[in-house]
Amino acid sequence: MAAEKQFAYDGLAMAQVRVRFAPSPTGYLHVGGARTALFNWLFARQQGGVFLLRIEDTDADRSRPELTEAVLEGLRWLELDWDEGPYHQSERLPLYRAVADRLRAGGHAYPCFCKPEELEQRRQAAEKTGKPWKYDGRCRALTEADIKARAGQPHALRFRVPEGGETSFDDVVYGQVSVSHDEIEDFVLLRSDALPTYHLGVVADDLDMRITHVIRGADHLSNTPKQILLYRALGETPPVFAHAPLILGPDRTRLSKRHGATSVTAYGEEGFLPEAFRNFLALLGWSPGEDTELMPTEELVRRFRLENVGRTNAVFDRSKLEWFNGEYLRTQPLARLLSYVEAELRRQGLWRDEWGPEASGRDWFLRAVEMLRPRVRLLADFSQWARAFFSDAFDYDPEAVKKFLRDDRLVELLPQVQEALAGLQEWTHDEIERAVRGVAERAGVKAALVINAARVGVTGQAVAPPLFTTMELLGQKTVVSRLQRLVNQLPALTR
RNA sequence: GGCGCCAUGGUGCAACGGCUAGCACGGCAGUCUUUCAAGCUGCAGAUCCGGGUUCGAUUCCCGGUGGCGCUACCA
Repeated sequence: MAAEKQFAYDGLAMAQVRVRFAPSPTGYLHVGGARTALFNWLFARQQGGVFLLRIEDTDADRSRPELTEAVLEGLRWLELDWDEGPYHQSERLPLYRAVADRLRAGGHAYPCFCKPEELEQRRQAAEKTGKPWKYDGRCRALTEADIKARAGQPHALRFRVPEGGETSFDDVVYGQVSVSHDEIEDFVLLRSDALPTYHLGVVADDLDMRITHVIRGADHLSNTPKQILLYRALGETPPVFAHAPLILGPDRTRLSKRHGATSVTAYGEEGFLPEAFRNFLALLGWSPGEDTELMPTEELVRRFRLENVGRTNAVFDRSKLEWFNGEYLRTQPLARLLSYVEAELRRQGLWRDEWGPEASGRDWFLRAVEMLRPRVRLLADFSQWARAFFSDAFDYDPEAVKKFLRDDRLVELLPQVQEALAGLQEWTHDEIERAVRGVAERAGVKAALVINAARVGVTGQAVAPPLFTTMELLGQKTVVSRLQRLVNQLPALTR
């Protein structure tokens, strides 16, 4: 917090916090980006600050609008709303050129006429001799006359890194980080097509947008000194930096397609709740400092501290994410959960209007969801595992068949169960139980035998909510006809 | 290769230099039950290695090892 106070902007005693999420449009919002966005968002919301979005699309082939749209979609799914933007760097080119001019005027930048191919050659030559390559500064010493003479020739603009010494900064997460100037080459600011490179773009924009805190992935840690150098050369005060550790796949390498779902939107499609996802993501690299883990978003906002962000890379553990999701599925206010379930059923074409808010079957729908939710981990479970609750068109799970339908006695027993249930005058839990258990008793078999078999017949699954409650909910007609169906198919199923 | 950063059970996180290193996920076992992926109970499992500093290091320092990142006219 001390660090937060020492930077005042535009003469304000206490500047308003302004943070940004600045993805390059890759066509999707991946988990790492999502976590960065979340940290920025949490911090902004907590500080009453501004969270803005900036698209870093100075690279020509990244400026296709649909690539950006996919990133925005990910943010929307995560429900991370932004206050400004999205700004597009591709639309702010004059700013970068102006900043480049300032640098050039101050003697901090110089034109470089080396051709990329030549550089590549010199680099390879150097590497062959085992020497670490760094731009050799060939154009550094060009005089104004040299430059004038070559005017019109294609050239890049390079930053003049001070000779000797080092640059260090105080990262909120990583502490003091220093890099010797010997390690930093005269990097390119403007490419020969006059488009800015990343370093010039971020610094110019963060300055122009009055960003107070740069919260981003640790992959930018090593590059930060270059940016500090730029701030200094411009005579500007750098923002506060806070780098968050990287998120890795289960094999401890960078998260990629290999590791399954790479876009957060894909997690949405799989049936994860945004709030559960946020909770899980927040705990990847951050901890409230004690053992609490389940925290609704408001609490995350309240407790988030940049100084409690850790420094070690974290592995994305899907099974824990699933646990979080199950936890939220179970504890979510029912009304809210219903709309998620409705969306899921609609996606799968299982939705019926009679279950709608004011409709006649609403109460039934509510009971079904309430009954199902203790054993669900993904929204998709409602349409897959629990499909039989919402549709007559379901298959018998082969495992369930193997486990509960093998017994020969069922050929005799199931028709009896069906008959007993068909004859019931009152369709209540207790009456159903009496009827089913009665069949087992008269046959001298354990009740579990018929119960388990009937469960498969009625739900298609080995696992489902308690059978008699399930039957009561589904209704006599449905249950009886499903048992009839099972009786018919039994020989074929168990053959 | 050079530079930077990091290092607590399989995974995510805790532990003013001081109890038998805590919690959660996962695993295993038991229990409840009509099924369990729900509940409850229990068990196994970690301070990377080596030196220092200290009465005492998970914690501080140095070295090693390992991992990750950066090293582009990508971002």
